[in-house]
Amino acid sequence: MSELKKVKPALSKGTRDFLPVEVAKRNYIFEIIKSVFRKYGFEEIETPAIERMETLTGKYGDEGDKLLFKILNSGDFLKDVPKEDLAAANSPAALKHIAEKGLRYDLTVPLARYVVQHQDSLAFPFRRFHIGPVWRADRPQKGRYQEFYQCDADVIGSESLLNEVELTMIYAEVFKRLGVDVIIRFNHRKVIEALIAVINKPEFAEVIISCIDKIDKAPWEKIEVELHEAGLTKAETDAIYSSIVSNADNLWMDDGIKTNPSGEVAFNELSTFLKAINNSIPNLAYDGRLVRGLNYYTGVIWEVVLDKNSSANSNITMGSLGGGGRYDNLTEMFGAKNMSGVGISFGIERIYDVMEELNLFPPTISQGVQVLFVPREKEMEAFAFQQAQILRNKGIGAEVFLGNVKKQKQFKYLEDKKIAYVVEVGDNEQTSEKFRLRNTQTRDTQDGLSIQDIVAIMLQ
RNA sequence: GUGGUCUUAGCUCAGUUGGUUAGAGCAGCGGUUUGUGGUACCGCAGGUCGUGGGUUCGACCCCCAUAGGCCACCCCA
Repeated sequence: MSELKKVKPALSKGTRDFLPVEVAKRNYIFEIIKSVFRKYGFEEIETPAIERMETLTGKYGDEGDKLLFKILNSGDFLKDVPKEDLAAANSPAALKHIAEKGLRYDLTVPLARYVVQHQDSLAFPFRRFHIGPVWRADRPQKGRYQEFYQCDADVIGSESLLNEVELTMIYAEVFKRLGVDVIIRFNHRKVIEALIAVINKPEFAEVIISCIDKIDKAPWEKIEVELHEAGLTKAETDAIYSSIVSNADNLWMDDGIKTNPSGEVAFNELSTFLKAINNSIPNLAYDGRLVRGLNYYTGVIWEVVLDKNSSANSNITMGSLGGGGRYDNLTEMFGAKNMSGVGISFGIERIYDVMEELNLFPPTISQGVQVLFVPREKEMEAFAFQQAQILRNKGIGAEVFLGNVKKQKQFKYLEDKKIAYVVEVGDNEQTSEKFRLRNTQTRDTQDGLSIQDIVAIMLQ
């Protein structure tokens, strides 16, 4: 042991440890989300952190492939690399020989693989939710990590728009229960398709979508420049501006778009969607500027943002707290027939930050026990332990402080762990079996209690 | 991937134009006091100043490289 080199304790870039109190708060969020998911019939699944590179590559574009974490093959990993690739230091060509596995980049591609692979044992329409870490070799920033959690719910194999309605209701209920005031923005991807068709520039679809996605963050003048540089004329950018930027709240009533075949589909679907919701969700708002950057969406799309009109949120800037949409081609990449899917995602890292900022976590969130017994001397530990055991047998969380008997240490422990009650055990207590119960917060004390009295008080 | 900025004890930070043994608070450890307490006081320990080079008689301080944090892009959650 003494020969082990001592190293500074440090985390790998872009990763975090969680303190007990942080885990408790994260679990609080997870539990609320899970309970709502379950109420709507979604079942939890798990998939491995590790997937075959074959499964992962080519699904996220060139940028995405670069951000995949690769796992070096075991053993002599250079053995199978062609000599010419090694000699030329051709990393991309050598990659498939040295890394057959990688860490999952999101939960959606694993879902597609999962659904195709387990078609025979799943009940369709398949409603699942999945909460777990994913990994991206991105450059870290505040709120952006190399390891972070995603929290998704999807319905696979049903085209009914009532799925969209239910998912919207899930969003509304979760954020209401968390106490975060949000606006659920929605749009339809075919509105954008119609717009692109109207200005007749299908080859620019990607850049147009990407630019509309930036409207919230950058001034229109800057976006216009980017569109011009991509090759669009002034007339075309003007058309985009008049339809989308200046008319975002009722774009879907725009005649040009509405009479286009794609626009007509969007209009009909959104009408059905809104009719089913029947004004039951007050914080739902149409926004024609919403497109979602990901290119696999084909139908209704959502994004959840803080409600700027809520006084609580006035001092906070935060990107979207969730997003989702319908996609038609999820399973195609794995050679299965197309199954339509629709899903939502909660940005739990951001939700955590917002709730921390707004002080929305309940004070009772601590996972600590209710009662701490502090032995006055080492000799009383065994007796204190017996008392704690009596509480535990009644289902009451109790702990005996088994460290240093110095009271500074004992009371510091009590405060650090935010334990509600303290009972000191000294000679008097041991002989009389009567205790003083002290409330840590109010410092109220009750004297002469038997252990059964304490049980009764705790169970009130 | 591009650019900017920062890094001194476990944590938060001082540290004079480059000059002898790099400091404080908190946290940790030990002690004194206190039978009803969470206090106060005393002491101890903890640092190759992110890492590796360079300039200099001499570097926490200047230069270069590199790692990590943060910020703005790209992209995204």
